[in-house]
Amino acid sequence: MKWDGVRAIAHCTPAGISLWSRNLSDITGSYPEVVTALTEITDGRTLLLDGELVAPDDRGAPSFSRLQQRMHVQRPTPALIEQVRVDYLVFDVLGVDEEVLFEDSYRTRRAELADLTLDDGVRVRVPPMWSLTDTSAEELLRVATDSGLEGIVCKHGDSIYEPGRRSSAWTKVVLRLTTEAVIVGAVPGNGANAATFGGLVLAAHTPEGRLRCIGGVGTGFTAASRRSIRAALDQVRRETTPLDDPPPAPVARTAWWVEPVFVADIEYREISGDGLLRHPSFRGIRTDKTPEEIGLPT
DNA sequence: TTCCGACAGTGGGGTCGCAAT
DNA sequence: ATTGCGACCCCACTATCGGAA
Repeated sequence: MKWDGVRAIAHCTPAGISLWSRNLSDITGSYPEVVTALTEITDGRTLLLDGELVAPDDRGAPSFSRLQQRMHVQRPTPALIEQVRVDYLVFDVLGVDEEVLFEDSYRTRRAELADLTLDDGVRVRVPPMWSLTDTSAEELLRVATDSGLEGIVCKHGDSIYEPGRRSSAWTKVVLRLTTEAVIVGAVPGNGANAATFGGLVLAAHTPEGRLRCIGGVGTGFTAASRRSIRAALDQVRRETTPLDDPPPAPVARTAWWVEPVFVADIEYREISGDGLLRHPSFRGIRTDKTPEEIGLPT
């Protein structure tokens, strides 16, 4: 299963535990309860672990927005630790004592991980893996959907661990949603996009019929599609925003506006707490829908 | 000759810390 | 005290280039 959190390498030694982010910054200080739990469960063993730090919501599904409240806090208060619980999900072991396991197969490393019995049932857990020979990918994706997870990661059982490399031996399948959105404006672009636009400002109608900003999209375009969209938008420019509710401040500062006549097909991961699209990408312009019938994504 | 992987460049939401206002 | 902005986190995606197939 793919968990929506922060990747973390745990270096466990008799002298102490340290946690490291993807780009090798020391994030130990941000997660004292995880360090405490790892200290107890590793019991002085020297280990190098790979896993994901996650902040489960009330349903137990990892919530990245919750985790963000902890990510940048160097020394969290007990109240914050109580309020935003963080767990460490271990999915790989890269070293035991003096032995480096990079060259061992994933199958071997998982067997080693199971032998270490690191799961304390609370802070540190070793989530189960499934074999695609026993369970179909469709079944696993359904489990991921039902559990509120990001998707699945398929790892080749014979693959070695390749530090710093996005090897094809690990393939993620991310669950994504689609929606339609009304184009209400654009923000200026930089560099190669200076002549067209940076991103499109998107909106949808609330149940009350108010046109509200649901975020922006700045990827998914080709150079040619940027040019043709810019040309189309130039035909329907207007001085004032067509939005009924004020957009986020950075958008309001920089955007230029158009009549709400174009509908975009958008793919995204989820809706953020502020009602904005997270990880949006542009799929195309829809001509079979009118702006009036575009409601908020559910 | 074609294809693939890595990298650079552009864009999104969100949080915190710090400097400017 | 408030605001703006960069640094990190999570990313999606296109364009390009060199080497592998």
